[in-house]
Amino acid sequence: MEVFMGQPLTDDLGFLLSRASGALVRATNTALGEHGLRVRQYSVLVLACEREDGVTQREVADVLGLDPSQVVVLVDELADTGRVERRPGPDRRTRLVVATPAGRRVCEAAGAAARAAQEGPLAGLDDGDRDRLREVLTRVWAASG
Amino acid sequence: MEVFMGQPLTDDLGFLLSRASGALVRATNTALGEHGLRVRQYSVLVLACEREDGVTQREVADVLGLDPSQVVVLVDELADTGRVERRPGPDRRTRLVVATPAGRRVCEAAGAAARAAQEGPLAGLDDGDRDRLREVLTRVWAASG
DNA sequence: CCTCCATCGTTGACAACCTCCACGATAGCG
DNA sequence: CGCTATCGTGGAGGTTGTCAACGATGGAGG
Repeated sequence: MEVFMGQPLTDDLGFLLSRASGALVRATNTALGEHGLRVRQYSVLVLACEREDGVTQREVADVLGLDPSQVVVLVDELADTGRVERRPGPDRRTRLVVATPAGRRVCEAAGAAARAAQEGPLAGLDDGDRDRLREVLTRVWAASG
Repeated sequence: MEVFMGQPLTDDLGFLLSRASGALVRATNTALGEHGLRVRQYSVLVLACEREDGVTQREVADVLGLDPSQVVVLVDELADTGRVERRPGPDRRTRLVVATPAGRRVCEAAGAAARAAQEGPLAGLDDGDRDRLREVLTRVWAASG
């Protein structure tokens, strides 16, 4: 009598996380497409916009959880379209990624589109749900460094 | 005076979701590697184990949020290693994916390894947190169909 | 019965993404 | 000075996501 004893897939937080994440990314990606961006590029751009004096690519990699070599390509693409520029940093090994005025405008517009697109999947969550979710996900990230 | 007005990246649920999801998937993947599986394959295998009489590939695609063409490859790999077999279904268009006894054993072992690996990232969450998280993520998925 | 349309699995192509390794340039320490 | 670490960069190889097409089958309606 061999019945299934394991944890059902829909109880697996890893699975639920990646499925929900996938849904959000898909929605966001189609919204960002109209602004010539994908989620990855958008994330880098936002990071560059947040810090008036630029971010090092290492920081970007750490915050986003990406391999540094990926960041190179993302910054290249953003720089090629004039949304960001690389400037020398105090440490001559690092190069600071700084958003251009055009980049900031794109970031605002794309951000609005992205937030609107996410309202579909997130429709069922009230402000309390969202705050709790943010807090929990931040803890998960902190515990996986 | 152009300061940054947008939503900080760390408040974006889509971003937090995909970052946390990435961390979980990475941890799970390295744990599953010792059992010759990746998360995708493991998910399909669990699904096949959950249903005694098999799953159609369409169901797999729907539950996992994948393109049907991806499911073909995943089932191929699981079948090649004898963990699953394809059986004809009542509807002659569909083919039922059924776990073999060997597949069930692997599923149990791999599942234990996966759950253990996830305890790293999820360490900070108590049972209440996890239940709420499951519930919220399920709602997100439901709202994005 | 036959036609038209939907569904399921499958294949192939292509873009995006992740992971790892190696390199040159620079920094910092002893 | 020499040793080691860090930052950005490039490249290889494998995995995943997306899309379009196809054959086979099923189902509804004339």
